[in-house]
Amino acid sequence: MAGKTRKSEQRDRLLEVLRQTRSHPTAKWLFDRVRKQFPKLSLGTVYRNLGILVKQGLVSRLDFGSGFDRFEAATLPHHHFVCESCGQVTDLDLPVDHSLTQKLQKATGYAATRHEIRLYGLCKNCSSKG
Amino acid sequence: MAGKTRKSEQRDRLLEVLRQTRSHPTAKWLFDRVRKQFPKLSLGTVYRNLGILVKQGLVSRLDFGSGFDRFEAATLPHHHFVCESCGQVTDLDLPVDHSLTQKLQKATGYAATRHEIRLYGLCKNCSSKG
DNA sequence: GTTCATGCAAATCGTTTGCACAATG
DNA sequence: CATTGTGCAAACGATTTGCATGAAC
Repeated sequence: MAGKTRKSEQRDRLLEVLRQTRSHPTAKWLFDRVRKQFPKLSLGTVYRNLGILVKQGLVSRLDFGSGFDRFEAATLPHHHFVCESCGQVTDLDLPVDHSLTQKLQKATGYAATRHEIRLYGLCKNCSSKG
Repeated sequence: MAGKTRKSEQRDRLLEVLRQTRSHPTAKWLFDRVRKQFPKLSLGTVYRNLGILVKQGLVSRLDFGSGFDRFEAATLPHHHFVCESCGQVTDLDLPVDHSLTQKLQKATGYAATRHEIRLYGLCKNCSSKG
């Protein structure tokens, strides 16, 4: 039942690609990217491996409602900027104030373990297009 | 092309129900609820009307990745607590510091118009279940 | 050899859309 | 009457899953 996890070239490559990008890619983007090395790769395999990596804590599944999941290699906690026009997500180069979680916890009464700040607006590309 | 919006009993009722609940319901939940008054109501109508209400600014579409959209009647900006076990979303009774948007904007260089803080943890119900 | 991972295709599920008819203005 | 809204069912798209085969251990 426990299910041991075995080595997989595809999963290794998936994690590697995810660690090399900062664009919070979708499963489809990763599929197209990794497929270059594994021409027979299937989307099912990508999803299955992403699930495993998430369960292992090596990858985070992000949800910014554009209809599909986004993924990022687990790193230090950080905040995000979300473009309301194109949906692009960017990491904010902004320190995370961990004590804020405690403060919010006390102020609200909820047993929180972490918090995330999301900034919404238009990215440079979209705002230049009017 | 512009398309005028006409009166619709279904849409009125949808908004009314949405204004009476604080649970950030899904389209299906609203469908089941409103269906009691309109037995022939269809999910398509619910989605279409939710889209109209969102476009009118009367309703917000929320995205907390549990696979489906959630909706809430537009109110003053506020923050959310998200249970990482059951996915329940609760409004935080916490003032929104609007100047923080400006500060974040300056600190990050992004043209932000608003921000949202999300607290993550376990709700009382889930934490009591271990 | 036993069990997990893969590729493929079919299935699932939330959401969207085409169409004929009813309701609005 | 001109156009929008509705119900119904089919279509859609992201994700999941069943199955036979291949890889890991």
